[in-house]
Amino acid sequence: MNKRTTIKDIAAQAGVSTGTVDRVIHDRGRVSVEVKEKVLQVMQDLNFEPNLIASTLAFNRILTMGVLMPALHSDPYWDQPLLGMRRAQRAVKHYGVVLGEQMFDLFNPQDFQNKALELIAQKPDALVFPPIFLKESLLILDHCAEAQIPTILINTDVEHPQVMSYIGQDSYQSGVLAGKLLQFAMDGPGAILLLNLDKETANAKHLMDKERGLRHYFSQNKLINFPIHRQDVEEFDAPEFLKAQLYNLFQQYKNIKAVFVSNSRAYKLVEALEGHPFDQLRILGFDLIPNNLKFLQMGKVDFLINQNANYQGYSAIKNLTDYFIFKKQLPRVQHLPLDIVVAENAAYYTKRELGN
Amino acid sequence: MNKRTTIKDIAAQAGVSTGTVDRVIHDRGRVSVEVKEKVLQVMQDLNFEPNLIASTLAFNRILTMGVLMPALHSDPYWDQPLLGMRRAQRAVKHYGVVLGEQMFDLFNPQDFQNKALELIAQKPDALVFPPIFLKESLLILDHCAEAQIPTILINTDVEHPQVMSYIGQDSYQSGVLAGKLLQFAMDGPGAILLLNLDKETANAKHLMDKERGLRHYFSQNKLINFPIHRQDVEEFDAPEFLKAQLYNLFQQYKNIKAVFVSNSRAYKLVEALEGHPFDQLRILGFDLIPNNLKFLQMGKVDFLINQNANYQGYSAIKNLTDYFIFKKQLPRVQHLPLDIVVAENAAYYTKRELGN
DNA sequence: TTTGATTGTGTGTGCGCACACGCAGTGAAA
DNA sequence: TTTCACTGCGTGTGCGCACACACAATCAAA
Repeated sequence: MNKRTTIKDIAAQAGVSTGTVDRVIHDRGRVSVEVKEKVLQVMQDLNFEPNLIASTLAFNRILTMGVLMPALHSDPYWDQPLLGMRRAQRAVKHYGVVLGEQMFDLFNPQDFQNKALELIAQKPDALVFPPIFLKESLLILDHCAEAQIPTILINTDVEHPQVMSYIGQDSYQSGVLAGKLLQFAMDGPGAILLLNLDKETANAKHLMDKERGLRHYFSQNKLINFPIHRQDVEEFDAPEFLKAQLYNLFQQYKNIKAVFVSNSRAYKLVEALEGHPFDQLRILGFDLIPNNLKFLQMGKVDFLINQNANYQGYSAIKNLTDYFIFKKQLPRVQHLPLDIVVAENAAYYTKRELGN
Repeated sequence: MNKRTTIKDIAAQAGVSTGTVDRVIHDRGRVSVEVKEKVLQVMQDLNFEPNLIASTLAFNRILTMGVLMPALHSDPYWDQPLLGMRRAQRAVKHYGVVLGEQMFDLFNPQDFQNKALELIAQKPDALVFPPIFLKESLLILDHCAEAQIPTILINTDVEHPQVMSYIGQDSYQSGVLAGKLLQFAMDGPGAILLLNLDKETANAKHLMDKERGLRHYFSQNKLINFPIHRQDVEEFDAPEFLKAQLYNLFQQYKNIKAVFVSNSRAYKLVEALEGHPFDQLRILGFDLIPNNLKFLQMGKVDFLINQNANYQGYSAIKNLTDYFIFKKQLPRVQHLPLDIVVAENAAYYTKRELGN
């Protein structure tokens, strides 16, 4: 095997020293124009690719990636991206990548902001977070811009010049996909209940996008006998209350044949319906969290759309490593696959998604 | 940040030289028992993890991974694993990984064997291939055992002591999954046509596994009004012949409502039915090859099950790198996800699967 | 003209590890 | 006793690159 060309080869061929080649490569200046041209030419000719192994070894620097996430174990969904990030860190620790983690209270915008500023004060080389609270997130991004910290968003996208890359689902398209699946599952026309089990639903852009997608599917395909009734429930943690709400709805709209739960809380719906005769109800939810999977296997939930929460986190750290170590440019938007999960193919995704 | 412990630290702490530490780490002998114990103890205490970057740099060796695949462009399915391997090679080339490719004629067992032996004669550090021809594959594996070449199989598994790892689909389960999806799509009972568009179907274990899985789904769930009629067609490349066969079948079994095409050739079925009134026919096939995707978008194919052909190849090379560079143990069997692909979520998989 | 700052280039060291080599000590065979 | 193989250990070099430093040349300001 013909060994790879090194900066030494370049130097010899160009009639200069390796120091000069180094200066050209890193554009450190202090090189005459003619020599620079010459060196670049030789690099082209010899098809030079720097040895990244040697490079990182010599660089000998620790890359701290700031990570701002909801506190572990406060919500089954939000554990996954963080675990994914830690998994990625283990995979790339040889490059000197470490995580600087800050946890915040999932329901406290002020805490979110405070922890973010603490994190930025530590001057990490990059920052990753889900912009759960829009207003505060924009402020944080301003701070990042000032401190020159490249930032990756996960789960929800936000328009801001400082955002280097967004990694997450395409909410709108996941709604469209849900429409298709529900139609398949429903055996003919009927009403669909769109259930938002979340707080401040009105401010949650991704939930609205999903709704638009769902409605689009049926209108686009001229499926007129599939009315969609939307209901927001903020007290989703109160089973009795939720149950009462649901019974009202089923009274009001007699022909509801399916429920679309717009986030990872489909299991709350199933729990609220426990022991009652809604066997004919088709249920579609999101995300492979343990309770959802349980009901999927029991046949109480028909479909789960996997938003790859774990992989979102994994991907964020991997991408930053590529950016810093391998000098790769990152795409502004990286939509992850919307995996359709049924009982028969759940095992594979579970293994991947819950992969410690 | 407290820097990582190095062999120098170990040496100092144990009161020996780095050379001795090195000998202990690599078990090269020439170390007294007491010193060895001492060094191991210190390594434990200081929680030593070798710097793999420095290690690979100093190791300075080229790892050649022998790759035996069907000739490029002889079949759209078989291009994908090879492209995946090349993609992986690009990702890990910094570790000195190169591919030694050998192509064989997809329909010629003798050529398969010859090319394999050529490849082995070049003494690669590892070998990857799909055991398309069983008898010849066993022979090749014997040769690998003799030459001490660790081997990874993709696409189809074979029992042989020399097989280090199998990466591919779970054929049986993909049949089960297909049953579920067809039932969803069918709007009530009806017959299913199981179509094997392949040569030597009887020897293809994975096709038989799929059939077993499909039948299992319906019997398991006590769905008795879903008879399954199987038909093998070897001359799948002759559209007129295929069409005639199909018309016969539809005559014979009036109530066929869905077709299960057991491999990547669903598009051949659609082409044969072109322009004829089978709009009500539900079709499920495998793999994201361009023609299948085209018909999926047109609504002529309802489901594709993605067997992640590209990722199979990618994964094989990545795994071998992990094995050689990072000293990871590989699991004997790695089943990849069975992605359910419909028109509404195809884009993401296409991007990933056809990823050059 | 002298001084100082700036530019252009080469040399040297170190990143952490792998591996070759050297050298003293030991014990057995000649 | 000499020879020699072998054991147990230390030293030195190189992998390819990043970066600090040295030093001569140049040019402008005093």
